[in-house]
Amino acid sequence: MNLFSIGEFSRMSGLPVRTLRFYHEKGILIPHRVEGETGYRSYSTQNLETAQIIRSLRGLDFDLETISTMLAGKQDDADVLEFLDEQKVRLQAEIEHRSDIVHILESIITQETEARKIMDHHSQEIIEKNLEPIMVGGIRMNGRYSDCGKTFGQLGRKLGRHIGGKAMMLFFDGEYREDDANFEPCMPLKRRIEADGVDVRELPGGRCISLIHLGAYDNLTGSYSRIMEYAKTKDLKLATPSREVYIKGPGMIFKGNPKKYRTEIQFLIEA
Amino acid sequence: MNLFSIGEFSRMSGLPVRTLRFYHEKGILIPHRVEGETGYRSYSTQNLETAQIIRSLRGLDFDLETISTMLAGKQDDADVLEFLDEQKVRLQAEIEHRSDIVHILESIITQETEARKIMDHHSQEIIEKNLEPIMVGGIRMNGRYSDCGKTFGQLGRKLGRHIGGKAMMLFFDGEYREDDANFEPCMPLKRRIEADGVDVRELPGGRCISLIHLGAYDNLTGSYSRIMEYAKTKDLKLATPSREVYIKGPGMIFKGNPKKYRTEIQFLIEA
DNA sequence: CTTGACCCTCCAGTTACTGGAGGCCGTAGA
DNA sequence: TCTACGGCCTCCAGTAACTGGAGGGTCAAG
Repeated sequence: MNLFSIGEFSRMSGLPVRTLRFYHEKGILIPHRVEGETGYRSYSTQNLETAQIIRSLRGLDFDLETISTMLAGKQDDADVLEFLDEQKVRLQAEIEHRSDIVHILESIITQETEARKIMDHHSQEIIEKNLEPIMVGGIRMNGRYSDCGKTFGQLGRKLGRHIGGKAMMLFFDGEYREDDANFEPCMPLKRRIEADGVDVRELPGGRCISLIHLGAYDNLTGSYSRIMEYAKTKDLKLATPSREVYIKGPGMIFKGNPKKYRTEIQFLIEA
Repeated sequence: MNLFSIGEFSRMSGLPVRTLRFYHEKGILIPHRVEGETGYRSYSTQNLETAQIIRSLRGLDFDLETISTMLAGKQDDADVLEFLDEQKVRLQAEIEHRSDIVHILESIITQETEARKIMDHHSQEIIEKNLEPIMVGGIRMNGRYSDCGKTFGQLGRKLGRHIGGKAMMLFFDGEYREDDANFEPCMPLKRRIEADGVDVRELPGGRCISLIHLGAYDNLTGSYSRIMEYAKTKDLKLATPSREVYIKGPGMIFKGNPKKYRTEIQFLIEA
């Protein structure tokens, strides 16, 4: 039987010398012989086989402890099927976790890049335009507007990757209410889906008047009165619910600067 | 301005006290004030905002160093788009790495579970049966049979997830050759694909004689002569190439026990 | 005898925490 | 007044799988 120095064995096995010493210390790959005097390690071809097994298993992302138990008394792939299966499940869970994050990242990225396009919009002109019908999922609620945050959070979690546009809010009150307003946070959807607790439906399209409000939400009322006035002079009848589209608002991570917020107010015109 | 003790702040922010102290030490979340005398930390609502940002970013799997730089001078999601994109790319790479491993694990698992079905097969009877045509990818080579290992490795890497069955070998020599045999390691494919350096084609089906050889490859010759003899007595003409199907051989991880190997030898019968 | 390659052990650092020991501070109850 | 208790503090150690360096011994060739 021929033996190899740690350097030779490193070249044969493809494992760094450091790692071989570490594996020795961990008891996972014990050299055939250790010189009592000098402490020099000698490796056998038997060791080489084990080293290759360890390498394959590390390549499959097994941790050393699991590899230890797999090496103990197992000599056939069929003997370790449960380990392989467990590992597969673990990796699949990790994949899912990561792809959830990737979805969130993608939605933030598209949200912000789209918002960026409109950021140089500085006019606060009222315009008339056509709205397309749009599929949304929403949760109707009563109370204070400021409570909408959690509801948007819920929507985000329940609708996840199906979300296909910017957050919106529907206002069912004809007038401004502070404490017991009736409104519905909602998110546009790519297509009709089922989600419990969420009302999924298509909002009608049609002729509407729209105004992009610049800045914080505190002074939205000013923009509303401008719309009302406009409607009055033009003798237009405004439909309920009205809509706010949050083109650029507090981000998913940072709150951002309220002066940079952009909110589109939309009122459908009754025929 | 009201300040909070570390315990209160922990409850508000959802971060463990331990972690808050750690973030302080790392300089990533510095308490509003630290009592010089007692060392007690006091947190502000400003701190709470930062804590929530850190939590979101940790939830997106950013490391603390990156979070530090993101916190420094950035106040809007739009300011960190490059970071988000980088993170997305990183996660997608990790996902790909893991799904590659999952594919390998799946192939080992199906390979071994299928082999297990045939493991109780102990007869070495010659049978006649029909073979279906089968799509394979192979790399033809000359030399020693023992060199096939690397070639199978290549096939595994190039065909990857398209592999749809057990490894096979085709033998183009009418007779046994030691040193300059002409043979082709190949893998069944789920469907026709392109892969450079690999010859992808359909092997013909038809009537064949088959024998499952038990044990190590050294004594395959015995099984071959039995087939030859059988063909002679039945007056059958055997076609080239002949095939070996490695039902159970050395595993992807462990070499396994050669006594348990199962190899099917197939000869198509010429019409 | 020196040079240089190769080998050894021991210690430290990586990430983002978690856990424990040992001790200070302030208050409430016996 | 003593003690128990909760909350806070610092310092040290451990996690996984290595990687890197310091400081020093071994071996063969020139």
